[in-house]
Amino acid sequence: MPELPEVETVLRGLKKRVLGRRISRVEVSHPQVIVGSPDDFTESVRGREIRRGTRKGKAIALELGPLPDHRAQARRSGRSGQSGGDSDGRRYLLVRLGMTGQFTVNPSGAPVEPHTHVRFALDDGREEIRYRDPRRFGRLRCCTAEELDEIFAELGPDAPEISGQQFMAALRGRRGAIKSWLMNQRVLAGLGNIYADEALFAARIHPLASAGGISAKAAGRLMRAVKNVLRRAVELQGTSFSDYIDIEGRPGNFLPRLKVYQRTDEPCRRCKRPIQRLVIGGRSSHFCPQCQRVESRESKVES
DNA sequence: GCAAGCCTGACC
DNA sequence: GGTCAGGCTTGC
Repeated sequence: MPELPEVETVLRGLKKRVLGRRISRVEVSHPQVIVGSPDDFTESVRGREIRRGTRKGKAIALELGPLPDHRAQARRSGRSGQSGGDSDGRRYLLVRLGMTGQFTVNPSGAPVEPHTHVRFALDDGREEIRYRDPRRFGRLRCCTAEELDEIFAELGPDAPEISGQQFMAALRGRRGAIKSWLMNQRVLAGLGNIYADEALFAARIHPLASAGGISAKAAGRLMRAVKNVLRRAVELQGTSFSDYIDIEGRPGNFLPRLKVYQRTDEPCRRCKRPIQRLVIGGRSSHFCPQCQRVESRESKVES
């Protein structure tokens, strides 16, 4: 399941392999994974050079340079206006991997795996980027700088970057479960089910604890736990639970480090009591009932 | 039947 | 506006 560490790993791989290369051909074999018209998508992306790669939360944006002169004359009046947004002809290839989305770079002749929905030929066409997604929850779209800004503005701060103040302010007044809060991308971008469960275990907070009700102390622990678990998972190139692989087709190495996720009935690594499973906000949550308690007497974030 | 991210819509 | 349920999707 691609969450921030997996997405970061894919992005790093893409930066290594495709920056500076031109997308010479686009083939969409399953239009459902494209936001908007697949023909528009193909036309907008084809012929552009991949210039930069960025990320916010679980969303990847590849910056595409302007179309070559023969396809569209981008306005060139020197470099006066610096970031003219749309006017300089830049576009962004925005990617959300959803649940089972995979990006790989392959020789064009390599056998095409089932559920490969989009192929981007690079340069002379000897290699291509493939987007594969058995469950088709992922989405690709081509957008302008302005559209990308709007989409990124909907997301909360990228989890590794959030400040203590932002974290506290975002918790204030929230009545729902802390587990759901951690997974709310508008509040904090990057966590999914795996790392939300792991961070709560590390911070010793019960997943059902009310977000706005946790103490300042617990909130501090939680923020540190979130950043820690993400940093370690990035170092190990993510977690491969079912489908996740990186750009070279390699799985992540964080799986053996999981403390609670999908370990229902297995002994807690801290106290040996069995890990429990609970459905919160329609998602399964794994926690240790001994190590993770709803707080009793620490002071609240705000009252 | 369960897993999941993300979007939509219902409800307060 | 927050909060939650439902739907999408397919392999195990």
